[in-house]
Amino acid sequence: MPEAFDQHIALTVDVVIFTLLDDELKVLLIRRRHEPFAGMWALPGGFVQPDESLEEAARRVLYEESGATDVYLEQLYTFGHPERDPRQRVVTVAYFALVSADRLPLDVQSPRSTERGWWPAYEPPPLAFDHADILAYALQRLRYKLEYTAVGFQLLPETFTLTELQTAYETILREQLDKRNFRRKVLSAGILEETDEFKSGGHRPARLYRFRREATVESTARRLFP
Amino acid sequence: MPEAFDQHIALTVDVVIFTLLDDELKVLLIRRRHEPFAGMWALPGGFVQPDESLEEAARRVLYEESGATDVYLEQLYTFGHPERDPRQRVVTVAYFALVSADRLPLDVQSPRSTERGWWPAYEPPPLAFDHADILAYALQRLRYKLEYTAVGFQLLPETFTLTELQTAYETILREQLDKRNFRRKVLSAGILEETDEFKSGGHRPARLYRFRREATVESTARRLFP
DNA sequence: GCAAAAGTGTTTAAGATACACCCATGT
DNA sequence: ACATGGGTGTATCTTAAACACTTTTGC
Repeated sequence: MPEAFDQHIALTVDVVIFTLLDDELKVLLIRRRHEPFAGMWALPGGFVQPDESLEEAARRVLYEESGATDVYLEQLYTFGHPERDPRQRVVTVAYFALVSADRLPLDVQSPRSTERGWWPAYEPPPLAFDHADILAYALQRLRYKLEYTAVGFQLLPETFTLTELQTAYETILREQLDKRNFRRKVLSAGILEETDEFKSGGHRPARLYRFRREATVESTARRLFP
Repeated sequence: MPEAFDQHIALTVDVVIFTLLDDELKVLLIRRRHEPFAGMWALPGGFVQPDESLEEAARRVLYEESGATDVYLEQLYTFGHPERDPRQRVVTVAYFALVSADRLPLDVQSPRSTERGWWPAYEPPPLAFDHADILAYALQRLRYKLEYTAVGFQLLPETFTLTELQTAYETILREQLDKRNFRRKVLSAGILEETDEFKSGGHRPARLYRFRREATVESTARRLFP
């Protein structure tokens, strides 16, 4: 890192906030009030303040826009094409967050205003800046992580049934999974613990499970080489 | 992304440049001439210029410091702790590069000066700033990628023997691999093509192989869930 | 002819996949 | 009693892992 003065590049964070609502994977979008791209939808974001770390900035934006705290948040990628903002050079560090719907304030779950809303993550409206690229990348990363880690629990409430968990996976991966294989695999992975409670709405009550926090299941990707 | 002016955060790129020399995984380090950390070793880096993308900045640093072009380069992570540079707020986008030794100019392969050198990646000297964290993270990512992609070829010359390839993997992963299993797996993956040439130095000549560029082998990680 | 690295198959174990019926409850 | 989602086991196939000897060349 040579010595020189910086060249006045602005630095922001943008946060792709995912949740499950109505059996669909949703992403939180904010309508832009100012040019450029006024009236278009965009990812929540903000400038990094001088005294906060990048993750602190992302958590701040996450809280300001969704009200959620203590949720899963991961740095995604840094986007820095010189023309990505027509006004000035802006480099953005993108994060993605997974929030279970029950941790969202009610007015965020179903926003009344037309200035903010949960959009189907796979069918977003046209987005400002390069936010469509950022969202596409976040979706790819989410699918990828889902396949080899236990991160899917972050989108469910504290306790959940196995069917709810499976449905969450199916929703995000957009494919059907076999019930018996799913249950066997998720149970033998040792990342869940039974509770004594059952969820009884409608028909046969289903056992509720809880994610075991101590289980670090980064799992075992299949090696390409021996 | 709300409207506001940026707060004068400097933006740099740092590049972790790996190569294989003397059957060891090496990383290129530069000795710092100025405070802070004058005299200590650091990763090559530089400020992002107003008109260049992040990757262009990384390739520029890569070329300036190693002379290498057209090599594997991937964005690693963005480090932005407020105190990581004692002078001012500096956020750095870290990249890592894989360079085969034969693509390095001779004076870079064996630098005469004491201002620059190839250090064992797993036993680096004390590093300036948070560069030890960056290097550790790059090593982790390299090992990880090696296990499920074909990226290891990037560290070898245009053609190579299977033993050379296996040795490269063993060097980076720091574990022994079974010769028969390794060969079967790498050959059945369809990412290599035979050449008609043999490498004959010493004993029985070994067939030379070439990486098939068209083979996109991001491979098939084993799913945690069905 | 011998030292040194190249090259080659098989057996066993583990894990993935495909598949169909009974159970407990609310109405 | 029936409709609905909850819950369970097995057989087969694919893939990973362990393992030792023959071949070809240079000296």
